Amino acid sequence: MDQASVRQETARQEKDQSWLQEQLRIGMGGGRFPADSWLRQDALAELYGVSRFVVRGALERLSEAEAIEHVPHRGYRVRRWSHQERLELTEARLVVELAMAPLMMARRTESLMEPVRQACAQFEDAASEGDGEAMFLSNHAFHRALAVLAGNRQLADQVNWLREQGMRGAGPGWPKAGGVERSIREHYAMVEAIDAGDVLGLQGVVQRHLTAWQERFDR
Amino acid sequence: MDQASVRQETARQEKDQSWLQEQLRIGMGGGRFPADSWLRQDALAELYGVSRFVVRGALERLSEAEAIEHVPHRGYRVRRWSHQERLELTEARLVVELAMAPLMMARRTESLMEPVRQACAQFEDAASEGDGEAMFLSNHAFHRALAVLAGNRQLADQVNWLREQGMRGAGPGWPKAGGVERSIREHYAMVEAIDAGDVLGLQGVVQRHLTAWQERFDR
DNA sequence: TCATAAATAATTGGCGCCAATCTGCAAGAA
DNA sequence: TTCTTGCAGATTGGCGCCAATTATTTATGA
Repeated sequence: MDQASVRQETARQEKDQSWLQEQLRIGMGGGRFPADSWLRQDALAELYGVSRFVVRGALERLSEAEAIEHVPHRGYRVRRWSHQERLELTEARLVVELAMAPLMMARRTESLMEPVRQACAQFEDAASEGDGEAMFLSNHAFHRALAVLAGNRQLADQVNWLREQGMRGAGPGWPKAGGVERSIREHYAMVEAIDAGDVLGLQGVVQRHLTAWQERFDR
Repeated sequence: MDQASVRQETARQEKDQSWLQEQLRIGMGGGRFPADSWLRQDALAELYGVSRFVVRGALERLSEAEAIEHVPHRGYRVRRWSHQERLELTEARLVVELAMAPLMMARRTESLMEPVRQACAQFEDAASEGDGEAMFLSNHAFHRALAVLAGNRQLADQVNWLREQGMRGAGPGWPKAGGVERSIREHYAMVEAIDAGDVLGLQGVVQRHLTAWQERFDR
């Protein structure tokens, strides 16, 4: 049984609304639901084996989180970000993440660094196997664990939200242009900077990481 | 016909879900629904003259936005923030708003300043009349208009969300201790700093504004 | 052939119903 | 008296149904 099946089996233990919400987020991040595609309620209900009522609730919540948009009497569709909006997302991430760097350095503990190192290695493994969905998950796990270091749940939530928004629809385009190797190297560079207590170094890596990401969309 | 009735009449034109959501937000901010109070579906449906279905949708979305919390088979209740969480909210606002100051200064235009000045005066009027709900609305309008100056919708949304969270349950406690006069003065000080192009001055006022607010909860 | 209009199919929106669950109260035993 | 247990009332959770709206296809006329 491969990783994907295990994940699915574990998750199937409770097929409630929040579970479906997470599945839809993964599906959007992994490329199963591309930007501008319509999310039909019946189709999702059948695909995930839940009732349409549950689907409606999940879609409603996702639209509140601005992950998808709602058009009355038309349905819900995956949101497409304009170039301007992507620039704003990147700028916002830059603002928040650079400000978090000194907090992370001041409040980090070894027990908090554990999941960071783990997710860092998992991302590398997923990349070597070319599993897009696993890359999506482990990449988020890495950045999420990193955000925890700052010891401020509000800031962590903000930056997590910004990242999820900005990475939408990046699934199919990620593996190309050798961007993955660069991401892996930069992840390790972040860990090293934190271990060394180098605030400026961490900020530099973060800035390059985000800038490189943004430039993917300029081409 | 007073202001409140006018607002109500205008809003009643369409009693849909998003309308109810806004009413509930206002109700929570203005003190109608205090922290820890349960929001019963039937009661809200009757109070606002909508069906329970609409109420459910609005509650679901509000809980996604973390304005309220959902306890299965118990219901939805207004979220109470712990002291630690308030500190984190203030710290997060400080981080984002201080970083936005130079952006606001660089991108401000006179047409964008118009609503800022207007809301600033409206807040003063509402305070002089002691109308808590109007103060809540105009204060938010002021800060919202201010956030628009930075020319980044993502950052504006983030800081608006943080402010709304942090000000929950502040309605009844606001008018006391002369905090209102201080808020009015600081609002005008922000406008003046922006007009003068004084970034450091703006950041200073913002910092004092937030610190004073946080200290209200320490006593 | 093309444009327009009517009819049909597909999808979403809203509501009422009933089961599942929790709270509060009352009755009984130690 | 005090704790436990069972019962009644109230509230929420989930689902099926049908109306409202939109998209698609078909029919009609110039």
